[in-house]
Amino acid sequence: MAMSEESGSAKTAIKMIQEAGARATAARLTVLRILLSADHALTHSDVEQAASAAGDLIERVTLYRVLEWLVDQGVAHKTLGLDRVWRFNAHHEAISNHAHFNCTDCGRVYCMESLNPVFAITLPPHFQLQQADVSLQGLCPCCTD
Amino acid sequence: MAMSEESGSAKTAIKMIQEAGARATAARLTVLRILLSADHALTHSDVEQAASAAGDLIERVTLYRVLEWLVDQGVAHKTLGLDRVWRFNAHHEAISNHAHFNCTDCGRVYCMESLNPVFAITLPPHFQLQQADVSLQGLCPCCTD
DNA sequence: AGGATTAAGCAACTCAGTTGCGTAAAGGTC
DNA sequence: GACCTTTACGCAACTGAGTTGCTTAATCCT
Ligand SMILES: [Mn+2]
Ligand SMILES: [Mn+2]
Ligand SMILES: [Zn+2]
Ligand SMILES: [Zn+2]
Repeated sequence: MAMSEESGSAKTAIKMIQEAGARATAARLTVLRILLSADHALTHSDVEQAASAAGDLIERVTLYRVLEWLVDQGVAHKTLGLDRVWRFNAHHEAISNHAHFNCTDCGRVYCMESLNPVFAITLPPHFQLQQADVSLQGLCPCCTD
Repeated sequence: MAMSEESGSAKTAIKMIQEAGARATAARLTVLRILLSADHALTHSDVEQAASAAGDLIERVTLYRVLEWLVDQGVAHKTLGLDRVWRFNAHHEAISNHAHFNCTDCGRVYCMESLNPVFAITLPPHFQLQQADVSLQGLCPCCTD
């Protein structure tokens, strides 16, 4: 049986969605594929542009809902950039705690998947810690001279 | 010479602004005093409410500009909450690197001044690190049962 | 006092993200 | 396959934080 023109990540995208026990709609597949093939976290409008560039235009609100849905399903996750814009990322592997790198020049956000800094913290009384995130700032490979 | 009805932080607020070599306007003093007397970081509207509660109402845009100005002067600093809203904080002491604690229940943000977690990070090639921030999530004293 | 500089006030705007609601597209049942 | 139920999409209108431009009012300086 011949493989369709969609190879690699395509199959994975469908699987990831079906494993969530939900409908693999065109919008969800398109968005997840875009996220999976990106090397950095994408904004709503990054995804919108990527989709329409590929001929799959997705309605604004649908896109917002799909992105949020992917996060709820645990298939993607989001981070807030310093420009107050959410950026989304999907991983082939299970998502573990990791740091995010914000480029101060181009604004791109990268997930540093293998980077899970550990540190000891002692909070003042009556604070209950649930989670700790590390956010890094600097220049990304695109913006290094 | 009798002390005016403004004690403690009032004097400090004036000093802090004058040391920046700028005009100590009513709006700046009011805002800085409010920030100095808060035990957590305040949003624009937190400050607006606090000011008008004290009878000093400040125009929306002026408030935005004053807050930004205080940050530029190094007198205050701001952090982005998970609700995409900036929160401002002023310190009597010089501002050093510190972690921020976000309450997942009430949304308040606290500066953990004495908490400066250190950790080792090795970035992928061509990433140039400039700064690292730690953001903590959990329940604050107000929200702990 | 008089002119230059800086801040405040106001209105209109931007932009990411939401909400409500009607319509279309699956899924499931017989 | 027709029929009904559930879920997703599409569109329009809305929200709310933060900005911009421009005019008026305070300060500062000589
Ligand atoms: Mn990530
Ligand atoms: Mn702080
Ligand atoms: Zn960059
Ligand atoms: Zn709280």
